[in-house]
Amino acid sequence: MEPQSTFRALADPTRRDILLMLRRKDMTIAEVTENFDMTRAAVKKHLTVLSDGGLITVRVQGRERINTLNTAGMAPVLDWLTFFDAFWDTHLDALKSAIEKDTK
Amino acid sequence: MEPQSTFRALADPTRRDILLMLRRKDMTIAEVTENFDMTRAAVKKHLTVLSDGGLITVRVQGRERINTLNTAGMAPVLDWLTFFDAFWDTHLDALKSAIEKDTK
DNA sequence: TTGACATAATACCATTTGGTTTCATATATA
DNA sequence: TATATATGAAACCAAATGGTATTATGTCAA
Repeated sequence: MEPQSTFRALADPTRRDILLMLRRKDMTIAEVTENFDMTRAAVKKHLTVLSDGGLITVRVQGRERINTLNTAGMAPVLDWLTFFDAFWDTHLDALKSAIEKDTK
Repeated sequence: MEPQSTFRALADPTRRDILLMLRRKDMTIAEVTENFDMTRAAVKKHLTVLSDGGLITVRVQGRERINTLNTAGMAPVLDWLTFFDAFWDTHLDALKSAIEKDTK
């Protein structure tokens, strides 16, 4: 996963809100849409960008698409921060380990 | 500083490259421009976005504008990550302390 | 003072982005 | 089977974005 798609996915406030919602539970497109004042089509586009950025995964269940948060998708951003300043290395390494453990 | 301007500033690859360059030394607009295949005006726009995002500061020195990396500008992003998953709290708190210490 | 230099400011342009509407398709369910 | 539900897909639109070129302004230096 190249970092650009992840940075881009995080740059929109609606998409960050979606990620926060998905922390609590997996949601269909319709469920996510209930929380916003926009059409299902618009929400679907945001979910596609989040998926491209590796921040969510989608599984098909009958006629529904269930969107799940992918915590590990944050890794590219953290990798960049690590490269950005070597001083943070030890701290960020600990953080990345925590994420990996969390998603197992 | 609201997080949106910082997330937005980080979303462009050219701007992230500029931040990496500024790690090594402060630079004028002309100096930054030397490293890219685009006009000074375009680079200036990127620097404005970075400044709006709190990621750089600019000081005037004669006819030059010297751009300096502001490490502490990453804080809003880290704050959001903290809020995103409470599980990371201890790790992120350590990281944020490190940044604050680094910028004193 | 007169250029040369570093930047500011503005107008302009093509592409991307975030949104809509409309129509098609697949799956539950009465 | 017939109908309602959940989503996919495509065309379209206005605004934002990343870039250019041009012109103006302030500062250094011969």
